[in-house]
Amino acid sequence: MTTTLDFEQMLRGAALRVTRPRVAVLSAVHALSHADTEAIIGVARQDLPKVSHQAVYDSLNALAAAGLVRRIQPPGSVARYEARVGDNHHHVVCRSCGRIADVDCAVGHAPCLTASDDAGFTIDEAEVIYWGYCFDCSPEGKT
Amino acid sequence: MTTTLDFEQMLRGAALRVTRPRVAVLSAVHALSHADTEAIIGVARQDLPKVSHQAVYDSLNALAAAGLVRRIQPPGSVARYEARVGDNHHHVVCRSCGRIADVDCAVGHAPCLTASDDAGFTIDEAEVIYWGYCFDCSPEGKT
DNA sequence: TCCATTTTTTGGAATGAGTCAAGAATATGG
DNA sequence: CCATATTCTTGACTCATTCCAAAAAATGGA
Ligand SMILES: [Mn+2]
Ligand SMILES: [Mn+2]
Ligand SMILES: [Zn+2]
Ligand SMILES: [Zn+2]
Repeated sequence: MTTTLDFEQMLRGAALRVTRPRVAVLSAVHALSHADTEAIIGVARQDLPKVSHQAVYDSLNALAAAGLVRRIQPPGSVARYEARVGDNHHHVVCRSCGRIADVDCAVGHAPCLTASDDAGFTIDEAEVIYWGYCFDCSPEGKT
Repeated sequence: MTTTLDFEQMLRGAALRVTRPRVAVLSAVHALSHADTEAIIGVARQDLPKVSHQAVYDSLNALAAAGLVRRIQPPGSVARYEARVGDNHHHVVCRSCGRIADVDCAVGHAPCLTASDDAGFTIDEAEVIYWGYCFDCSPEGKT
């Protein structure tokens, strides 16, 4: 398990000031999986009851910009954050309940796909979202 | 070019009632490319000056649900709509100016990618968004 | 063509994720 | 411990989108 000291070191390693909101937010993102801001606020407030929602938004932006957390924004969902960074993995989203699961990337680094015609763009990332139904929501799962 | 009658037939073919807002919105989506709702309202009001924004939202939802238009929601952008449907094509988005261009799908039908591990989901679509910089925003383009 | 029924549109209010801004608090390096 | 820059708090605010109830329009049949 990761300790407060580890999170402080991660922040210093990213040249970010170590503040209690940032430690609490980074810890919350590590404790959760693909959580939205509201859930992160809730968990962060277990450690730091009075932290403002604005401080959480600011922290998440700083952490995401520094690459300590990853922000994903599946269409139709609010922003979500995860601690698994740097492996260019993808996601599968349930059309019914919104559940999100990780899908490993066969390549492991970006961009993992090449566009047939790049329309003059310089492409540095290929983001893949798989859509479907989770086990509970699929016809078979719904016994 | 596509005429009003064609749009009416498209609506009937999709079992949708033919209303002036829907015809105007469908026509506007055909006239534009990856347009957001505001732009569509503007063009629809050239034909139908008093159409409410709510009618446009409702029409877009009905058209998208019927498969007559496609809704794309790149992270960080409002919803956008296009008339090119059914070919499972993808998009490249400029990180700097938000410009969107089409990228043909080599497969042409969904799902065009297979997940290494589907986490128990029944996957029916793989949505790909290529991220990068358009010619104007790329270092080379910015002479 | 007129009616009855159902669906859609209107006009306005509400929602909610996220941002802005000014002053108070805090982290950091010396 | 101080000076300074950064961050946090508080509260207002934005803006895309949705909700709602009453009015209007589309449709299929008489
Ligand atoms: Mn993930
Ligand atoms: Mn397109
Ligand atoms: Zn599900
Ligand atoms: Zn650009």
